[in-house]
Order: sequence, then structure tokens, then C-alpha cells
Amino acid sequence: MIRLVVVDDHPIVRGGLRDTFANAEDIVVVGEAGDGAEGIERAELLAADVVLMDLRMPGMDGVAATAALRERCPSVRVLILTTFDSESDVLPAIEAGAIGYLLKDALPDELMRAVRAAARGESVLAPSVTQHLMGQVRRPGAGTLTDREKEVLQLVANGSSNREAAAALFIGEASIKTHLQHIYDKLGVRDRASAVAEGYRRRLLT
Amino acid sequence: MIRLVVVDDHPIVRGGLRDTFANAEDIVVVGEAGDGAEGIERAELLAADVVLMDLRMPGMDGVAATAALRERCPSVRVLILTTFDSESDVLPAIEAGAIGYLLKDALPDELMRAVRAAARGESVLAPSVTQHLMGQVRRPGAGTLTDREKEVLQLVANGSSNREAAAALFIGEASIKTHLQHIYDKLGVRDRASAVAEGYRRRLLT
DNA sequence: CTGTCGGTCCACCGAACGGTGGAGGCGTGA
DNA sequence: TCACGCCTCCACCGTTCGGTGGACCGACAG
Repeated sequence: MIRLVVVDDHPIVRGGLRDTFANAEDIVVVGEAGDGAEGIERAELLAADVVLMDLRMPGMDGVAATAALRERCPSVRVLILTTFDSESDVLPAIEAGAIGYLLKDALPDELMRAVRAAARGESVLAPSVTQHLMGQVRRPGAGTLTDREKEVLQLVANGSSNREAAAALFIGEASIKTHLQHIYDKLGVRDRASAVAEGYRRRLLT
Repeated sequence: MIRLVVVDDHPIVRGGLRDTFANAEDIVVVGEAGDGAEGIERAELLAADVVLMDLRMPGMDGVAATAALRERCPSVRVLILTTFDSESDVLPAIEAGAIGYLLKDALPDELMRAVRAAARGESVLAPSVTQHLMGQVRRPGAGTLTDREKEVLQLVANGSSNREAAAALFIGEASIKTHLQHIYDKLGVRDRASAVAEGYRRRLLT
């Protein structure tokens, strides 16, 4: 029996999911929550196997909740169920440790199969989500800049030369160059201009 | 006699302004409004010469109202009177066609002189506002890249070197350099990386 | 305690870039 | 008709950048 916790800020959605899983004899909805913090609590308390998590919620959002839950209860599988499949939603969720990512237009049948797969530790992704992911994997080192690297990139975007960025961060020019090389590798580019462009596309820069 | 309409969402402010202008024998407050849409209506209906416009208001804000009013009644002078002088407030207001921009800490005397100036078609700006404006004017052509320049900037953002961009556009490398120089001038930057950053900030790039 | 990761730093080199000051052609609108 | 904006192109020069292949340190996890 798979113990499921549903986390979504809309009571309607929670009701719909409860109904859906009422038809499955191997899945039982043991708890519900209206925001991330509550979801973590319920999942831990009720010994959930799988958590169905919405992303956009008031208070603690789904990404933060997923990360926190993975930290505290690594055995719990988090399956994202949301309306949005933009890159800026998908990537942080996966990074945070979600095992799957479905869209709310999924059929009840798909949903149940996904929950069973998640319980077994397998990943299920909506097709459009797969695309985004492929795009990331193609770039080795996958898009996660360190804090320092983000600082450097921001300075470069603001017009700093390597020398100026070094002065701003109180480090040597050589370090700036090293950071930039790492940034180029991670973003899959070859110069500062396109690194800045990638930074904006991935919402790393403001 | 200068016919003035006051647009501000705070009744207190409107009252203060009415008092202020009661002492001027060449200015008469013919109407008031609490938001932009109402302000446009009043200004047109009452044949205003000058409109004193707040920027931050519920409903239609001052910038939108200024633009709409300039569109419908080009003879009406819009004088911004607000608390804020940040670049993000000032520039849109000026662009929208405001003839002057004062801050609410202006003295009554200054205010009246500004209204008279506006009625004559002259511009009066608060000192700090002038600074912002200079910063923009210093960049000639201000922010309007030509189609060709946008193409070049897009290519650079996508990682092209000057040589590659030249090949892509079937022109010489020298032309790319010239375009880039123009782009730097217009955007107020000194290198391709920050040009790309500005491009994203101004939504010229995708 | 031994990898691994993040951050710092070094040297060298060729290539690319940015700055400057031009110039000519072409179309549009005053 | 003439000025203006836009696009194209040229030469020269110093500076900066990007590429490579290292190196050391501290922190943290396995």
C-alpha cells in the first residue's frame, strides 16, 4: 500500500485528487496540506511514501518544500504536480530533488501510474518537461553556478572588466579569469557576452 | 488666467494644492480628480491649460494618464508632482510627454512659478530630476537601436565573434565593429557583455 | 583520512576587442 | 535640393580576453 500525501493550496484540487486515488486499491491518501511547511510536517508525521506537490503556493513554495523534505526524509519521493512547465519552474524543482514532474492536464490513469513509479523510485516526467531537461543535460556541468560565480557574472554584466571585477571582490584578476572559465564551461558558451545572455535566459541575472 | 486641474489620489494633497493656488490671481483650480482616468476626463471637459499629475495612483497611474492625455489633448501641459525621483519614475513620465517634473517637497512659490512656466510651454524640472535626464541625454539616440543594430546585438548575445557576426550578415567585420560602437553609445556601455545585459534589461533581446 | 568541491592564484600566448577618426553610398523627408 | 540617418567599409593601436595547464588551501562528506 502506497501512502500518499497531497500538497496543494487549492481545496478543489485536493478533493479531485482524493477522488482519483479512491479508485486505486494500492494507494491511500493519508494526508493533505495547503502549503509547503504543512506538507513537510504531514509527510514526516504520516510516514508518507510519496508526496504529490504543487509548485506555486503561498508561504513556503513547492521547491523549497521539496528541498527541505528531501533533507529530512530522504526516503520520501516527491512528485511535482503543477500547471506550469516553464524552464524556470522545472529545473529548480528537479534540482531540489523531485523524482517526477507532471502537469495538471495529466489523465487520472497516468497520474496513478506515476505515483506507483515514484514509489518504486522511478522517474516519470511529462513530455514537455523532458524537453527542458534534455536541453540542460546537453550542457555538461548543468547550469548551477556557485554564489561566487554568480557574483562575477553579475559584475561582468554590469560592465566590469576582469580587473574591475577583481577589485570589487577584493581578489586577484587571475581568480576572475578562473571563475569565468568555469562559468563558460557550465553555461556552454565561449565568451563573456553570451555568458551574460545565458545568465539572463536562465534568470541568474537581474 | 491659467486653468489648472489637480490629479492626486490623496484628498489632503488636493486640498493643500487648492489652498496654495487660491493665493494666485492668475491661476484657478477648475477641477480635481483622484485617479488618471478621471483626470483625463476632467482636463478635457474643463478645458484645462495645465494638469498637475501625481504618478503613483490606484487605477490608471500618472504615466498612462499623461500619455493618454497628450494623445487626446496635445495643448494640455502635464506637470508631474510626485514624491519620487527615481530613474524608473522620471524617464517614463518624460517619455509619456510630461512638460515638467516637480517633487512634493517643492515650495508653494516654486510650484506656482512652475505652473506658469508650464502654461507658457516651458519645462521646469526638480534638480535631482535633471540629473537623471542628463544621464539619458548623454546617450544620444537614447535606447532606440536600429534593426541592424538589434541583429548584431542578438548575434553577439548568441556567442558570435565579430568575424562570425559579419559572416552571418554578409557584411565586413569592420561594419560589425561600427555597429557595436553605435550600440555602446546608445546603451551607455563600454563592452559587448554589458551591451547584452542592457539589451535584456530593455527587452531588446530574447 | 582521503576524495571532492569551491575558491584563490600563477604564467604565457595568440586572438579578439575597443577607441579613434575617418569615408562613401543610399534613401527619406524637409 | 540638401541635410540627415543608416549602413557599409578602412587603418592603426593598445588593451583585454580566452585557452591551457597547472598549484594550494579549507571545508565537508564518505
